[in-house]
Amino acid sequence: MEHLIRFLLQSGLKPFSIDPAINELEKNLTRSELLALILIRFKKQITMSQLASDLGVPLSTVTNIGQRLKRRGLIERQRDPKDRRSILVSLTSEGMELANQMMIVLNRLIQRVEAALTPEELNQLIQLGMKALKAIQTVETGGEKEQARLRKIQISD
Amino acid sequence: MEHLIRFLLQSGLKPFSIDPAINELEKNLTRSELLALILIRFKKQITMSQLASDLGVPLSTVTNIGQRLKRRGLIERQRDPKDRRSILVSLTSEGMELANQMMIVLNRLIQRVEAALTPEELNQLIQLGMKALKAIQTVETGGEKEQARLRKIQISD
DNA sequence: GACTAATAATACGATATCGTAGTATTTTCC
DNA sequence: GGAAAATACTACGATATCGTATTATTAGTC
Repeated sequence: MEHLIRFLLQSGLKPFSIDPAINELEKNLTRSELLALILIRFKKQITMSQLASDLGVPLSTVTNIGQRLKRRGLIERQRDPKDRRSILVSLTSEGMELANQMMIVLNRLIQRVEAALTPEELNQLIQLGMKALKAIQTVETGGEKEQARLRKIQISD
Repeated sequence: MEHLIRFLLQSGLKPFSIDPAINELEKNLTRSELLALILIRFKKQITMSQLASDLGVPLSTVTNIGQRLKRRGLIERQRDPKDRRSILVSLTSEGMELANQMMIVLNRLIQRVEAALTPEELNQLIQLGMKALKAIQTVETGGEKEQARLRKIQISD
C-alpha cells in the first residue's frame, strides 16, 4: 500500500486530462463549470449551497461559476418558493445539450473500463473502492468550523 | 456502473478534503504547494517541467508555485549543470519538515484503509484499480505522450 | 410575537491559475 | 559547424478561486 501512494506520486496525480474530448470541452468552459453542469443535470434542480457542497468548493466560488454559466445561457436561476433564501439552478436546453456531450464522453470512459475488466472484477472494484473511500472519509466529530468543505456520504451496503 | 458515476456525482467529487489535519495545513499553503512539496520530497530533486507534469498543471503555474515556496524558504533552486535550461528544485530542511508532516497525515489515511480491508482485498483493489486506470488513461495512439509509469522507488524513511 | 442564531446567497478585494509571448539553452539534421 | 526546431523557463495580463463581510430569509427559544 505504501507503494500505491508512491506510485501515485511518482507517476503524477493529474486527475483528469484523460480523454481528448474533455480537453476540447475545456477550451470553452472551466472544469468546475463542466462539473457543475453535470451535477445539475443529475439533480435537475439544485441550490447553490448544494452545488458548492457537491463540487467541494466554497459557496462564493459557486456564485461566480453560476454567474458565468448564466451569462452563457446554460443555466436558469429561480428563487425557491419554499425557502426564499435559496436559489434553484437548472439547465437550459442549451446547457442540457452541453451536459449531454459531457455524458457521452464519460460513458465512453466507462465503456473503456468495462471493456478492460470482467463484470466480476468490475463489481469487486466498485465494492472495494467504496469500502476504502468510506474508511478514508471519516466524519470527524466535535471540531466545528468545517462547513461547505465537508461532505459526508451515505453509503448503503 | 451507471450508479458508480451517479454515486460519485452525488457524493461530490473533491478528492482531498478528508482529514482535518490537511485542512489545517491548507490554512498556510495551497493544495498545489503542498503536493509540490511532497513530490519534491519523493524525488529529492526535480525540474520545474517534471513538477508541472507530475502535478498536472501548466509550467507557468509551477513557476508561480515555485516562487511562493522559495519566498517561504521551503525549497531551493539551482540550475542543472547538465542542462542549463533546467532548474532543479529541492527541499530545504524547513520544507522537508513540512513535507514530513504531510506524510504523517497521508500515512494515517493509508492505515485507515489498511484497517478497513483485508490484505487480499487491499491487493485486489490495487490491482483492479490500476487496471481500470490504465484502461482510462489509454489515449488514442499516434502522437505519443508517454507518461511515467515505471516505479521503482527507494526511499528510506 | 419578538429576539437571537443559523442558513443561503452575493459583493468585493486578495491570491492562484492559466494561456501566450518572449528568452535562453540544447538537439536535430544537413 | 551552423541554421532551424525543440525544450525549459519566466513575464505578464486575463480569468478563476477563495476568504470575509454583508444582506435577506428562516429556524429556534422564551
